[in-house]
Amino acid sequence: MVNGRFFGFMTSGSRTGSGDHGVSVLHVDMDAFFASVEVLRRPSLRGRPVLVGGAGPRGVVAAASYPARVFGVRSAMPMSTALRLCPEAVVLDGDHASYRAVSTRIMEIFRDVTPAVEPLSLDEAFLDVSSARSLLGEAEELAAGIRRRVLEQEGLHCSVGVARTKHVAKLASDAAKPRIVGRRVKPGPGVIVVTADDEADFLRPLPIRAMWGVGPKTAEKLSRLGVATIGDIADLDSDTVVACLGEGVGRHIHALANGIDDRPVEVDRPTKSISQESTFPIDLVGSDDVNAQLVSLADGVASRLRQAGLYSRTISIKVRLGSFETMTRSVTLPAATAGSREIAAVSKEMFTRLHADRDVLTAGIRLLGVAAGALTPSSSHQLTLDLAPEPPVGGVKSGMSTPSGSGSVFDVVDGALGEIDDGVDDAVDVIRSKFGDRAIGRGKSRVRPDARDQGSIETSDRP
DNA sequence: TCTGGGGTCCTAGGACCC
DNA sequence: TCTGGGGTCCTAGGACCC
Ligand SMILES: [Mg+2]
Repeated sequence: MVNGRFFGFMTSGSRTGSGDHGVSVLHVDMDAFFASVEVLRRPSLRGRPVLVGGAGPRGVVAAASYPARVFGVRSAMPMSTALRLCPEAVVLDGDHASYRAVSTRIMEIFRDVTPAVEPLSLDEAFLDVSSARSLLGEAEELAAGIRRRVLEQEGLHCSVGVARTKHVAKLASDAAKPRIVGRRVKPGPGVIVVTADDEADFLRPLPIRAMWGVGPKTAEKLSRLGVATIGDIADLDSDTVVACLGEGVGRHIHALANGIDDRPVEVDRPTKSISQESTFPIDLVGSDDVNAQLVSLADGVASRLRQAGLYSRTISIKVRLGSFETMTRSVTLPAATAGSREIAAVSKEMFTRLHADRDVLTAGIRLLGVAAGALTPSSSHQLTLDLAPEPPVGGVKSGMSTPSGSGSVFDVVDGALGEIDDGVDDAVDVIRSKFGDRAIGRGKSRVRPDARDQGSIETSDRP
């Protein structure tokens, strides 16, 4: 796989500057991650077709074990289709919390190799090993060592691509994976190293659809140009590709096809948005149902914002009709928020306006979503709380003890917790995100007399 | 076949400012 | 006075990824 001759290929230069072969990017990708975790938890499932995903009428496959893939099942496939292909499959709802726990431990294994780890999802990461010494033998050994440790410690298989750039490393890890050949699973090599000299030979024969960033739409447009392989794209001039795909995508795809990819491995990518959405078993037709769902989605988003210590200034809703037509509406607020009541209120307003415009309830609503964008750390915000328009639900009061029992809920003015729906835990959450840890049990706050009428309070305890 | 949920990035037009 | 242009913010939609 890694033999072959380099032929006059443009490269992105010496970003890595390390190792004779310049391979310093690893892409690690767990094999059938969710399904494999489930097999670990229930060993009787080993060797059997396992599908993780929505078991409801509108579910899709999130992950399929290799024995299931033999039947032609793939992820993102509707569960109903998957079960038609493979009726004996075991279908599991999935347990995100446990996948996250496994993921955290796996990422720690990667960080033992290098601190330069960029997680892409729960089961994938890029590693920059240029400072961990990445001579060819060493990079290959690092990759093999990672696979061994992940298997020994977690009992899970992964595939690793090693290359000079993210894009090639990503495609190499794909190529390292087990494959379905006829009716059988053929184990993959597990690690594939593509040296700088071998990049062209590796990339050129691959179908355009294999590229990271080329989906069905882009592939269709390119095939109208008579393009089938990555090599075909590389041979076009960049302007031709741009004319076909637009400036952004066109330049990018043309560069990738020529092995040019300057994107660095980024360790701390800030969160850009937090969202929650839900597809209903039966389309919603009543505005009471819609409002109740929006409140619950807003609540979930708000609580995750607080947990992450973030505020949002732009709230969006997403509405998918029975016809699958999908619309979004968004508002940018005068001030950022993490309050569930405020997010719910603006979400409901946006829906009401949308319904007035488009009569969406008549079509039936298949999905609703609420998203928070334009995020900023809560520490960067003025510490104010909206006063409640009504008494707090759940009876949260100042002086009440915290869930840990270590102290009392801080000295808050009655009514200031009006945005809290869930009782003490949520209250402490809100308080912590707005006032910091010290506010719990020890902090003091007071109502600024001049702010009382504007409905805000301020702590005396600001950092 | 009948299409999840959680994300990222890009485009394009209009408003507004310089 | 007219015209052009660029930058930024906001909104809606779209493509893609796992
Ligand atoms: Mg995977």
